[in-house]
Amino acid sequence: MDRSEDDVRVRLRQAALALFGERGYERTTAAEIAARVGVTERTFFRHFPDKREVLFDGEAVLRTALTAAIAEAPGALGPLATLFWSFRSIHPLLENNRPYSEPRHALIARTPALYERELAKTAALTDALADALQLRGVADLPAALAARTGMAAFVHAVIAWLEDPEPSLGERLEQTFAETVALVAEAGP
Amino acid sequence: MDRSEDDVRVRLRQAALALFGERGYERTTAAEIAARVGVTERTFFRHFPDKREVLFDGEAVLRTALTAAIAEAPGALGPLATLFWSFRSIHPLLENNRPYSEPRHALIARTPALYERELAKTAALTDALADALQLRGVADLPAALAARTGMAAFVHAVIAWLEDPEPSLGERLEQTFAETVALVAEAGP
DNA sequence: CCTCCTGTTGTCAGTGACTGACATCGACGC
DNA sequence: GCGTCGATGTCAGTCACTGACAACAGGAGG
Repeated sequence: MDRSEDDVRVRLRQAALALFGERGYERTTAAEIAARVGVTERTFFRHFPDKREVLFDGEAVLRTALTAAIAEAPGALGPLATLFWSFRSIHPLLENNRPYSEPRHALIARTPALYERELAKTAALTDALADALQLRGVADLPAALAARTGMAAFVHAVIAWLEDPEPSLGERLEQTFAETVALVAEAGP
Repeated sequence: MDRSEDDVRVRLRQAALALFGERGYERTTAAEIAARVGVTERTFFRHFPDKREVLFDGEAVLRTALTAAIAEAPGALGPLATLFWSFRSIHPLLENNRPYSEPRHALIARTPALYERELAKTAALTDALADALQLRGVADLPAALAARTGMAAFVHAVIAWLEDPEPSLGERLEQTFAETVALVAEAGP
């Protein structure tokens, strides 16, 4: 209906983020988001399977970047070292994205329904990491365990960085990796 | 309406589990669950804030057991060792619960909406573990990281055991802890 | 230029998860 | 017997989603 049909999807995403920021997620309806873009509620749900998903469109980017990094990691590295290497290699991507991801994180953190969805995306990403490790020859269960352990560290670092940019993400990652190693070493014997 | 008002809540939970098992989660309505127990849909939603929650009533038990165990763990243990000790100490509780938790897990695993809620519960549990560690004097961020890392191992072991009882949960836990230590040691230097 | 095809959108009706407001009813203390 | 309180029923309403069908645009082929 409006000019520039270029990408209704993109405009829906922007409108949703704006409205969620203004009134909060719960108090904005899908119809309102659609109206701001000049389309129908029905059209909204043709572009996104549900109202939450409008905020999680970029997830695929991170997944492909990470699985690609895992595939390209030096062959000598073990499973967890591979993951650490991959997290390091994509951190510029996240740093550049901060202007978008930081307010988004604040919104998600204060909205239970969105937080649940975020956890689901993280779980899916964890599975993707495990699959990527298997492609490198790591066995089934060890790959899953390594993926879980690696993601624990990665998420810890990213969240700490989103809530306080003080140490850069790169530093946060290094420190978290080191801390993980120390933590587990002390629990070993 | 029916005899034995003893605990509508318990009967709702049982009816829900039965119906979900028969028809699947998506194709059973809250009204049907309520009807089977002889109450109104409205009553269902007075006992459970939403339809998913009916399956996650026992979560508090696990949380209290684990936080109590953390408080009682030997003082000399470091953060992660404390968690491992606590997981070990409650594994009989889970073993006894298997007849209930195994079909429940199967249902959750094949129902995205329920899987999301399970992840949220696990995240809440992780936070509780972090808090319990802080009560032992562990600092803020290290406690959070240890909780995430420990939960990664714990969840890995429990899920593997739920999907195949072959090695007992106790054995799964020991093996997972050892595997985690090995995994991280190799990624350290 | 007409036509057919395909992809995107609008329209409409319907289901089901929840919520607030208010009435009811039985147990219980007094 | 009476007032109170907690659990429940009733009813109306909102909102997330879905299926079915019509409308309409632009592009391909004649």
